[in-house]
Amino acid sequence: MPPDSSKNERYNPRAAEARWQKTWDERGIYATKNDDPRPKYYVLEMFPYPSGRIHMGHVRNYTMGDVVARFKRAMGNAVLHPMGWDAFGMPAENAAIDRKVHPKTWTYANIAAMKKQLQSMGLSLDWAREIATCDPAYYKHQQKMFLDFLKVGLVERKQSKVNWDPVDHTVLANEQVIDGRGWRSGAEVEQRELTQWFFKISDYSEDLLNALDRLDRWPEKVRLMQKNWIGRSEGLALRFMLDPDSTPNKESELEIFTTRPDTLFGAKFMALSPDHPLAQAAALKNPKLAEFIEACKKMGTSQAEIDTAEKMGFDTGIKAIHPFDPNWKLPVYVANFILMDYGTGAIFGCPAHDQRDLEFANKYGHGNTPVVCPPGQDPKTFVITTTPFLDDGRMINSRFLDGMTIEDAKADVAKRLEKETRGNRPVAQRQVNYRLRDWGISRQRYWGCPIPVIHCEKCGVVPVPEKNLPVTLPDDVTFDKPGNPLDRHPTWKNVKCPQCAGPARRETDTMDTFVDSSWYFARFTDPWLKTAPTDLKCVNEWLPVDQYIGGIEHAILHLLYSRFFTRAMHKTGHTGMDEPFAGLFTQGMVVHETYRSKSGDWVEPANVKIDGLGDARRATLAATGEAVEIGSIEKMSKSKKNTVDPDDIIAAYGADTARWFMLSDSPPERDVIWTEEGVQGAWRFVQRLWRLIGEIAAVKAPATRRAEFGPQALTVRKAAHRALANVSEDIARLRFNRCVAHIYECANALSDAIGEAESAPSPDFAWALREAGDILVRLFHPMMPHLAEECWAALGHQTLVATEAWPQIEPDLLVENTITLPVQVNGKKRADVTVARDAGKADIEAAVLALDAVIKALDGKSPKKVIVVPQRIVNVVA
RNA sequence: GCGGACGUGGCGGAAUGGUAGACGCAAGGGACUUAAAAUCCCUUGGGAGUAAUCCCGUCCGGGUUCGAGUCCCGGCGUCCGCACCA
Repeated sequence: MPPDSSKNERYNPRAAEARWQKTWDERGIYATKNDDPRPKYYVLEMFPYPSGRIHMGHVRNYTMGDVVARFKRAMGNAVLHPMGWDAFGMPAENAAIDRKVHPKTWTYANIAAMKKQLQSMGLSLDWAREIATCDPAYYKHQQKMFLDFLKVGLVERKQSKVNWDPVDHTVLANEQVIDGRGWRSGAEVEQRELTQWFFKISDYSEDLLNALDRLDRWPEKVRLMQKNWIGRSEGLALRFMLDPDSTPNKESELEIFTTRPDTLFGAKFMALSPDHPLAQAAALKNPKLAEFIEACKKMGTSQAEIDTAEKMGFDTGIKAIHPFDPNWKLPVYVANFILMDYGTGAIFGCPAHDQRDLEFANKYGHGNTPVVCPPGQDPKTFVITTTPFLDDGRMINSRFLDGMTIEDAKADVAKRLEKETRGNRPVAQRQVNYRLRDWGISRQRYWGCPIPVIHCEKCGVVPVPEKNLPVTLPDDVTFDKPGNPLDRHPTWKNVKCPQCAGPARRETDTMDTFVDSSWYFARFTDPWLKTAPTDLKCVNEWLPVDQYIGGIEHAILHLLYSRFFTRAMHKTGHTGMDEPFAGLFTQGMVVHETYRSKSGDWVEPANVKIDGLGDARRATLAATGEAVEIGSIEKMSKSKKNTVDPDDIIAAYGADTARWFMLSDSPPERDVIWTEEGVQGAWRFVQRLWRLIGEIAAVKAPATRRAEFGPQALTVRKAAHRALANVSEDIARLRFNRCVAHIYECANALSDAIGEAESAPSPDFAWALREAGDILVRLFHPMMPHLAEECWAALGHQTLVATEAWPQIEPDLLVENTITLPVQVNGKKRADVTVARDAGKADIEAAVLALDAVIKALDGKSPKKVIVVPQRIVNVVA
């Protein structure tokens, strides 16, 4: 039912919200000064991509951040709560292609529209610090930092394999390759080697991993995901001798990496990556091998293909010699499952103790020899067929290792081979490897930050001189042809070499947009500074972000890149710390039921009418009555049309109702199901609070605090202060659903108290009611700021509640003189006992044993012992 | 396959090892009203009983404990993340 705000007695959010937003804005109360002496608090929500409209996920995210910001402000902090735009990216270019609108025009129009929407939410943001990453005033500094990183060796240029779309002339991310074809063009994707720019994030693998332990205000889940992503493994780099007569160019050795040197005596074969130099060399002399390698390259990198791909190998004829036995020769294969960019791109295979090696050996008839025996198993009868043994045990079939534990065997092998040298180098070295790969930032696209380098035929790669920054994007570009518009621009890339003044070419690749979002939090601390990315004093005062809030989908890339970037900024003097985010909170998604018509089309919730309950729930098209199938509950998405537009909700119910509902019920880290009933409930509560405060405001209360309070007054005061204590704790711990429950409880208690009051309440009771009203309004202000201002004014205050301090708790009110404890007999609750708060155990025990219910439950038995847990419970054991 | 999280009424969910189901939603009954909306009051885990009260109950099976939704062991189920990483 659409709310009707026309009646006078009802709260009218449409009028009130606009009015208060204007007042806040005029008084500039959310602007943050960098010289504010109060303790700092930096709360930040992940900034949005300007897609054109905000969605409910934004509403949830920004509401949570706003609650924290308003609470911390009331607690006396200088709060930094800024907003900006992650404004570069592909959708703008797609819009340019599809709708013939310039990416810049499209992006800035979207920013304007979304800013208006965000402002209608009543967020306490410092808009003076607004930044957009597509603004040259922003990306100029990013280019400067790129050059600084280049200087200190954190940037490099190297070849890397990419998915190349031959029709669109672009590089595709793995998720843009669908069944081996480009997602837009449908053309078969090729693997290509391109020279690309990389940030050397792998320089920090160890540090990024170790520092995770200190991020104690991050979700365990995210830390674990990053840990796995970095993927540290300890092992041995080991050089196998090759039989030179079997190798294409008389190569004498092959280096492999293994985490299981203990299983060396179970080795059955060696395997190379198809990209391994030795494999490439062998292929030149063996057309069949070349064919096999070609086939491996066609294999996609997409998940589905990797999952279904069969392990395949090709015997090169090369023989490797076992490091502990010159007479033991192992066949060397090229295998499709060996990655060139991990370890050395070569392994030895021990089928008995590795799933993959076992499959491979079984397929190519190499059998297996178990070398680790499970505890309690007779080595003579221990056989492996299709399941490798991966757990701990004792070494067998391994000559001098027999009887050792895995750990000891690993150490022993390492020790022996480290001592042995060949060509002045040890045969083996202990080594740590990481899964984490360097961050490729080159993108062959227009709408991104230009990489500030120039390619000169004579001088090679030349950085753009700092005085020439920013390298700005040209506006006159076309999108009528595939490929990078910068590359085919008639003049932009033609420049003189800054070193030799000879003809040179500008780099036409732009940066990955993850670069833009890897330092925006630092820029917010002084977005006005023209001469440098950051003011060191400023950035060190504000960072790290005390509370960062955003979606779990950024658990790895964005958060890891930002951690790297902050370190790189530290190294180049742009920050004084390594970790950007001290506290992280990952919120759940906003989900909604899906609906499908008979013809299979998705139907928007706004067009669906629901009748019945439970299993009898039926949905029909509101317009025609046609039956609609109710589908699963899923993340709101345009493709499934199960979205609810925040604009519509705010227009109908106001921002406070939307904010309140987003915080109710579901714990913030879990998904929240958007329901019409839930919004209705929030709306009713907004109106109820307004009536309640109206009733309190109508009470004639004395201006000064009473010396004594009667029972009615005490009840009200206790309810208010208990709510205050609870809400304070739960906001600080981001348990917003519990805050909501406590505010309901407080409102219920005040309603009851007023209901019981006589027509003219006593002065002490009246004073207590006004006090409770003042507290209640300040408690719900972080969640519903507009309603809170309206109520605050109704209670006769001249100030803004948004600038009021958080109420003071009177701890005495939280302590009762008598206390009621549950009484159990043999663990079952049988009675309650009311005793003085400070009653001793003996007194409580005596009181309990005298209770009729206890005597009855004991049924003549004498109690063996009585457990008294102070302030908690009594248990009589018979 | 590996790693993680979770499993509580009709629903979303509360519950430092200490009264299971706070708070909200939905539902049923009632009041007000010519009527509706709005609002207010009552009931609402299951079972027995007129009632006081009692019994059962947090996915299943064990265990630890005076006491277990919570801790431990073994299952089942759901969700999420990662994955030819040597």
